[in-house]
Amino acid sequence: MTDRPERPDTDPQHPGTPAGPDPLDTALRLVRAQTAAVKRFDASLGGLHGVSLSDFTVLLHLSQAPGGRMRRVDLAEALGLTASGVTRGLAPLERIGLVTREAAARDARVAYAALTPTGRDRLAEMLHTARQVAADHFAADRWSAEDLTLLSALLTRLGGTAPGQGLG
Amino acid sequence: MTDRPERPDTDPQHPGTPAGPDPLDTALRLVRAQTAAVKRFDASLGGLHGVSLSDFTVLLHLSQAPGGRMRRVDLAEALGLTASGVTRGLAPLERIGLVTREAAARDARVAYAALTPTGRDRLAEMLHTARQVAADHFAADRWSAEDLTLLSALLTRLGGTAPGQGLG
DNA sequence: GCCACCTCCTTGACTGCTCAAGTATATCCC
DNA sequence: GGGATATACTTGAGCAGTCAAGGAGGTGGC
Repeated sequence: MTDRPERPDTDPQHPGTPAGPDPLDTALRLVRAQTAAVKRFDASLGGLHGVSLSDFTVLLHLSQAPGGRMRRVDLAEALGLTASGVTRGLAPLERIGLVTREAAARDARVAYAALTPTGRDRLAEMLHTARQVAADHFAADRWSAEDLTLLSALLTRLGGTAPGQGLG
Repeated sequence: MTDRPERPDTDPQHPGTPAGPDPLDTALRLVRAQTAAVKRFDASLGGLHGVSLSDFTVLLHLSQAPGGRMRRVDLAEALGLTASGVTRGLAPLERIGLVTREAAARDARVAYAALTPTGRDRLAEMLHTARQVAADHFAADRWSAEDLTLLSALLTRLGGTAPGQGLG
């Protein structure tokens, strides 16, 4: 970034004429867009199933892992959280019986987080809701399949790792 | 979402073959991408200037408003926060002298949040840092101007309102 | 076998937001 | 002018995450 080509129309010292694509502006829009999206998911998932979007994301990741379980440290990595964030986030899900704690046979340090049968059932219902919210958010009359594919690709490039693949 | 055209390859009831663009997957990528971006901004802005990205965004919005000041309720609207979020977020900025509270002449209920001269100076420095972070995040070797314009447009369509225009 | 070091996980203290409730002021209608 | 209602803002309680510190268990060198 030290010697990137200076385009005259995005000169920081020259307010009022943002003719080119401004990376900072784009980043701020990203923040805004996510906030709005999260609110919608939280509202629907919370209202219908009593969970937040991040609860849902936890369950989704577990469901995609082999055996429906993951080491907590790997879950943290997958979710983009810290280990302590996972500990705190998992606690209520364990309390309501969607997830259990399982010890590892070969290493007493690790505790798996495992989806319970109830958890799997509830997740299926949540997934239905979440798909509807997402479909609604990217309403077909405003978003073509091409737009969506494009956005997804751009976000993937931006975001580092994927939210899990397959999603089925 | 009730009668959108059903594309067979994204049928929610048909797991395992996500051949089309999946809105839910895209939404989750959005969340991931934002989290990563926010962390980067927070790290740089915090390290160099002692403020968070949301502090910076507050200052930026104020600087773009006529007279460098806004009613707190309008600031909340612009930031996508609640009124109480603004109250809490502004408090530390007032403490360190970047923002002051100003009473409104015609309506004793409203309190403006106004950028101080110091605030404006410090913001200019932060803006420099923020632009670098953004430019770095959208590194030129991976992001063409077209990609950036496209992403910005897609996010704008998604996010409802803009983060402020002009950005200078 | 033991000591140093590393990994996995939890906990306490904090931040930054939320909602619900409360206060103060303005406005409308009679 | 005076009550009902609406608006602007603050405050208390709570939730979701962070970091820093610490406990418990595994691993490698000698």
